[in-house]
Amino acid sequence: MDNIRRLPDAEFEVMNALWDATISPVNTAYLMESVGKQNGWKAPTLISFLSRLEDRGFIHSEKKGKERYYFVDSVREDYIRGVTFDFLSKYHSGSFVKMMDLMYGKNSMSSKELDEMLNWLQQQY
Amino acid sequence: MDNIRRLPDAEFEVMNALWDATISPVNTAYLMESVGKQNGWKAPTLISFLSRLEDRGFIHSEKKGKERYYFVDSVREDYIRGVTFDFLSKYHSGSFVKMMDLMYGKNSMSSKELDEMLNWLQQQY
DNA sequence: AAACATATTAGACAAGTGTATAATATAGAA
DNA sequence: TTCTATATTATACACTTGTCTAATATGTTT
Repeated sequence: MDNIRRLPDAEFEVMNALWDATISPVNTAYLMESVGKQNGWKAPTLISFLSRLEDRGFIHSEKKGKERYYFVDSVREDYIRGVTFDFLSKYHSGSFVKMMDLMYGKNSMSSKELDEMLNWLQQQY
Repeated sequence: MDNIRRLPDAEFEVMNALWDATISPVNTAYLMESVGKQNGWKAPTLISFLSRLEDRGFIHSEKKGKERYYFVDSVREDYIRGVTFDFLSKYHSGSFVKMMDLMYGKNSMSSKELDEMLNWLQQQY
């Protein structure tokens, strides 16, 4: 049923760091700074996630000297679109309206968000 | 970060069968029919999921004779609301508009869905 | 060239998930 | 009461995910 493979949390965090990176390729040290530290990961932990991401085809890497450099081979928007699509069908029969209704049926959305949404909608027409 | 614990797929399917059930409590045989068969599960497989759901506090059960009966202790809407909330913050910075924009930014939503949504929105005001 | 510092690799392990086999309990038939 | 049929329980096992320690490789300094 779930056709898009949702990444495990830790790997998703690493991907986000890669997608956010302003340069490419980036090495392990860079990622250690941008995502490893906050999570309290040891370098091998990070590297292990990276190597799994490589197995999944999200990235590839090259070794230069004693360091390894990582290249992104996937597009964040595509990934998130896929994941969202699956989420929507799994939990809300594929309908945004159903989702919003469940989320905001009784209480209402903040008027700011309502306005934004109305705005968005009007632009879609 | 993920405060609501998302159920594993198989357990979620079982919960859905329980939430969908028209009677309560239901026994294993009933669930075997409504969800086990299609998945090709053997009875112990189903029972194992049920017992994990019980550990998580989603249901409780009572044995009557040689059969066990299951009672639902959780509300589907609450569960889905929680899961959706987390999903939204994890993948779309908590914003519906951002999500819709990502999903339908370029191509547009079907006009049927647009209408539905507009309708929904107007009712929220 | 030897030693050092450091990055990577190999391998391991616990917890969680999907799934089943073998053992046990129990209602009903003989 | 003994036997049979069947539901449940106890276990177990493979894979995935999060995480690490120990081993190895390699650039730099002496």
